[in-house]
Amino acid sequence: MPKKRVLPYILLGLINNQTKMSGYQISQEFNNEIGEFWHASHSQIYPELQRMIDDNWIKQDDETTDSKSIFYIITADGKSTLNNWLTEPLSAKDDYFSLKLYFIKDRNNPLLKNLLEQQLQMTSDHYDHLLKRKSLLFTDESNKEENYGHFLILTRAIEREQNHIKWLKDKLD
Amino acid sequence: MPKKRVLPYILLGLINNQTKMSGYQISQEFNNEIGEFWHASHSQIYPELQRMIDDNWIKQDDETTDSKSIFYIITADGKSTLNNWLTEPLSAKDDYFSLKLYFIKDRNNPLLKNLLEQQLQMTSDHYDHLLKRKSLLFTDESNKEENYGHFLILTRAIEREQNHIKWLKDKLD
DNA sequence: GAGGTCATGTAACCCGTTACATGATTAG
DNA sequence: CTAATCATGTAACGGGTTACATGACCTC
Repeated sequence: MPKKRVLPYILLGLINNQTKMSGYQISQEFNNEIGEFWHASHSQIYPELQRMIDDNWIKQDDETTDSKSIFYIITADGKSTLNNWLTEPLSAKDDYFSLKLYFIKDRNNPLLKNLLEQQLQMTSDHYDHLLKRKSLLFTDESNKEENYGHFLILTRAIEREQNHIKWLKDKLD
Repeated sequence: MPKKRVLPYILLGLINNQTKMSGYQISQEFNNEIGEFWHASHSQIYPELQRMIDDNWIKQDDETTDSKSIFYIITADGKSTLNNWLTEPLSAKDDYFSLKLYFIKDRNNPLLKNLLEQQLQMTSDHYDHLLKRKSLLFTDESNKEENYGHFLILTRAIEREQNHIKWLKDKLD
């Protein structure tokens, strides 16, 4: 099966977050926090918006046709499509945790806790895996000295996951 | 200018780390720690190895032609090519820090300190940027409540960078 | 009025993926 | 003996990038 496209969901999420957005605004958004986790250039965005119009996920905002920008708003179809995507379980590869989180506006949205718990599970599993790798590869000093770079990124990865777990647990309260 | 290819450097680095490697072994390597930061499928690896032979960066290891695998070893040209790449300054986009670190075997390689310092600089800058974003976007409680997901990933990003800085400073001793 | 940003669009290209293929060896 | 893994290779496809292009508006 071909890899699932995520760009449309991201555009849906962005438009939904801001109520209405133009293609240009969307492309600018990738310079902000969302840009930490995803990027799309304008040459992708404009054709994608057209396709989403065709699919009836978004529509042009008629109230602002005077402006030089074209604004889009999400439709009911679009809202449910976005929600379906947000509800899909996270997968270990292609990590959409932060991306999905970004599209949850309401603190009390049950999806929030759901996402945090899923991510905690995955991060914990990965953390355990890394610990096993470390004890497997770096038993004595010599292994460490002879592949110091490898040793460093492994210990770094472990600390990173540890810190992530701590954060996730903290936020789950 | 077209985006610079990194796959050949990664293959060089992997072969250099292990002295000699087969295409299959390389593809398996991406299941390990290096897979945290890069992936390549075998359909990329085999043609790339051929190109690297043509460029005289690697050569077939004649001593193990009996085996069913084809082993490659790095040439003098390849070593200097790899070293040139490792010496290139890091760029903020396409972050090759961990990747390059992985290819430094010797603890006393001066490149190590160099990389850590560069990364510390970049991470600190980014950290400052995120703090500014936070104070810009989330001045009062209401902003935070109305875009809670955004708030969460921003605070998460800040803590992540903070943790990274701590680690980098720690290792720089 | 010249240069920069706003704003949208199309076209060519490339990297990486999935799929297609083949043969040898190993394990149950 | 059949299925899985080892091992290498080619081909088609697609998503994302850079480059090409155009016009409006704004600022110095």
